Amino acid sequence: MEDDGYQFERTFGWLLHDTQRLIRRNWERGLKTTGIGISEPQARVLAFLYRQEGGLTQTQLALELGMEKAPLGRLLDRMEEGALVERRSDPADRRARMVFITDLGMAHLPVMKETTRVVFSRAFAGVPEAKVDVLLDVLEAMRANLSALEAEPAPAPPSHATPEPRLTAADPQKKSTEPRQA
Amino acid sequence: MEDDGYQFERTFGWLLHDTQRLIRRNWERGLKTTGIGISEPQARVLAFLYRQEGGLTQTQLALELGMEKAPLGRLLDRMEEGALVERRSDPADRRARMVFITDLGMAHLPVMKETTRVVFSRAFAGVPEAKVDVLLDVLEAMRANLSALEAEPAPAPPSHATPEPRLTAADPQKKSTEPRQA
DNA sequence: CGATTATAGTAACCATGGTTAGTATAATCC
DNA sequence: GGATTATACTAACCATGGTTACTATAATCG
Repeated sequence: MEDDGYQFERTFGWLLHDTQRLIRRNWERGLKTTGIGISEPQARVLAFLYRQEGGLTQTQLALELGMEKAPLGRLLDRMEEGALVERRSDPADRRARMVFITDLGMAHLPVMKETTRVVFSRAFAGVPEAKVDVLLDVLEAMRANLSALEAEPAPAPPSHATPEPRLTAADPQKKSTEPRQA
Repeated sequence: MEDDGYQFERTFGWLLHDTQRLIRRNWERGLKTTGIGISEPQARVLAFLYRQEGGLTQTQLALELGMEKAPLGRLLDRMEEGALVERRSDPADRRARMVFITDLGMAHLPVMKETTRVVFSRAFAGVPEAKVDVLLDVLEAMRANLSALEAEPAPAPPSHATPEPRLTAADPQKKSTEPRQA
């Protein structure tokens, strides 16, 4: 209701943007004090691979992490240089390169986890637990809604004709009528 | 309590990260259908300058937007190429370059705002308004907490000795020592 | 006044994420 | 079996954001 001017700072996702950036900065700074130089995206890869046990192809990993294959490949390049992960050819498919976490990468996980705990405990200082639960719920709903929209119709009309928001909520059953335009 | 493994996907800010990225993608895609090619960061600059009326120096703008001067300078380079903003030397200080929004930049604001409205209305589909309010409250509290921490002590101890989170901003009453570590 | 310090901005480097195009290999169709 | 299509990955480009170093100018100190 505060459309006095074009004051969409609050809704615009800048709050999300800022919070995410601050979390990342605090986390990476905290981890660095422990002598480990791992970025947040790299940490995500490690955390995912840890629970995988078998190694995945880059395409699978990219899917799981919700990112494109190309950026992931470069991320893995850097991580492989740091001996955090290891890539081995798949004997069954010579195109594929299976990704595994190394012992070194594994060794960093406890410290990473502790850093995460501390950063979030500080970020949520003064916030009742119930509200934190709501935060996570809403973010998950948003993620579901937006993901479902990704392959869908035009997100915004030119200037009028406001389509009502669909109450998708959590229904991954999409039909993808538009094959992503170039 | 599923801390069986190092499953800190949920707390780790990946939810924030994903949601923010999805919002941005949807917003930019929606805006593109209207024929306007403006990125989210550029939109933020425009929205801010719109309400400024007088123009600011890049340093002031960087401060307001919470980013470094160098990235902002490059952002403004691109925006100036697109005639969205204009830089004029400050007669009073030959080091400074005041930034102004152009008429073209101004003309894009209504469409940007409408796109924002649509994207968020879709993102929040099925989410009660009360929960959205909580989301914004918590994010703002997090931002305040983390900002206050930016110039502060070591965010994370090596591996033990867990310092209690300081009850910095927002609500000093709350104790919330263990804000859920899903 | 002149020397030092502070400030405004840029340049150059890095990491991240996106896109598009290309290469190698696999799968499939005829 | 051979040609076509699909897949796994890489390369190369762009935008964003961070850092450090540098230049130009202003402010301040002695």
